[in-house]
Amino acid sequence: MSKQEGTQQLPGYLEVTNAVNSHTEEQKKFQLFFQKANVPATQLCPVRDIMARLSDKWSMLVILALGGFGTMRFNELKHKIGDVSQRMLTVTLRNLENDGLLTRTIYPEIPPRVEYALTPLGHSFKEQIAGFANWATAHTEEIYRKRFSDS
Amino acid sequence: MSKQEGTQQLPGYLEVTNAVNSHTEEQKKFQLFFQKANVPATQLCPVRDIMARLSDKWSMLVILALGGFGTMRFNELKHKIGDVSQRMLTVTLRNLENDGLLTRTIYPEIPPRVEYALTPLGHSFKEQIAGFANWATAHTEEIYRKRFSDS
DNA sequence: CAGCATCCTCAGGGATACTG
DNA sequence: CAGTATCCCTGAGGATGCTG
Repeated sequence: MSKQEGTQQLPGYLEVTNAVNSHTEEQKKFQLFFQKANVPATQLCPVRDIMARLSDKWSMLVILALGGFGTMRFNELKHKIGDVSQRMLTVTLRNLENDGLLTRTIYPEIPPRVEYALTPLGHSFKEQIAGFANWATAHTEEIYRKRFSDS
Repeated sequence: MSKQEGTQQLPGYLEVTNAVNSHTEEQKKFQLFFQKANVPATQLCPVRDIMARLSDKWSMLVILALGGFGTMRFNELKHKIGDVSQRMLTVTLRNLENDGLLTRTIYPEIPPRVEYALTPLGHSFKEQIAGFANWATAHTEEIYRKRFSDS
């Protein structure tokens, strides 16, 4: 609020947006993250992009399933994840494959057999989800209590 | 593939789904996560639920912005996050407030002033995003190379 | 078995206009 | 300033049927 060095005449209503001279190192870190994540949406943005991939309902389940039970076939996955449509499972698996998070191995037999397994990249991603799942379960009660106590 | 102790006659095409006797502790952990995350979608599920919250485009940006720049007013946020519609910013802020991730303070002045700030819960959530953003930036090249080298 | 193709629905989210 | 209220449109995603 008070005047700071390096801050020129402020236009009045517009605030210190040029303040790269942040308070703490902590904050600086997040300013950087913010900048990385805050792109015009026309270009590709790793953070938003990869976030979106992981974030989606089915990707997470697939990664956790393969992480917990190892290599699985298409229908095994489908049965494990009860309420996924076959279409979405296919789409999800293709995306994860394209990003190198899992491998798709086809055995030319009859009937056909296709096995899915996490790559090293997939395993490291799995750990991120674990961190997240831990946070979520740890704070579930706190969040839900707040959420459902509102008018 | 070879026979394991504790494994009864397999029905042939159906595989060892009853194998709660997992190989490693590592795997057990993820089997648990999977079970927690894999709910019929009719009930509420902390993991999916909170995942969805973080996952969405604007929540992440808002958290990062407030984390990096501290308390902000509505239009400050709006200008920081270039391409968010005013509607979605409102919705996002309300959701985050309802979950206790940020506070909304109204100053009864004219013109009105409303300030948003992270709660302790919000700050801890911010750290999760940081972990994620770190992972994403660290593996961006690897992922993009794979993704764009495909047919 | 492991999918692809098609159709169809509905909710996320943008644009615009109005208000305390 | 900080929203609310409407309208509208796109695309995520389910259901169904067909194939190598």
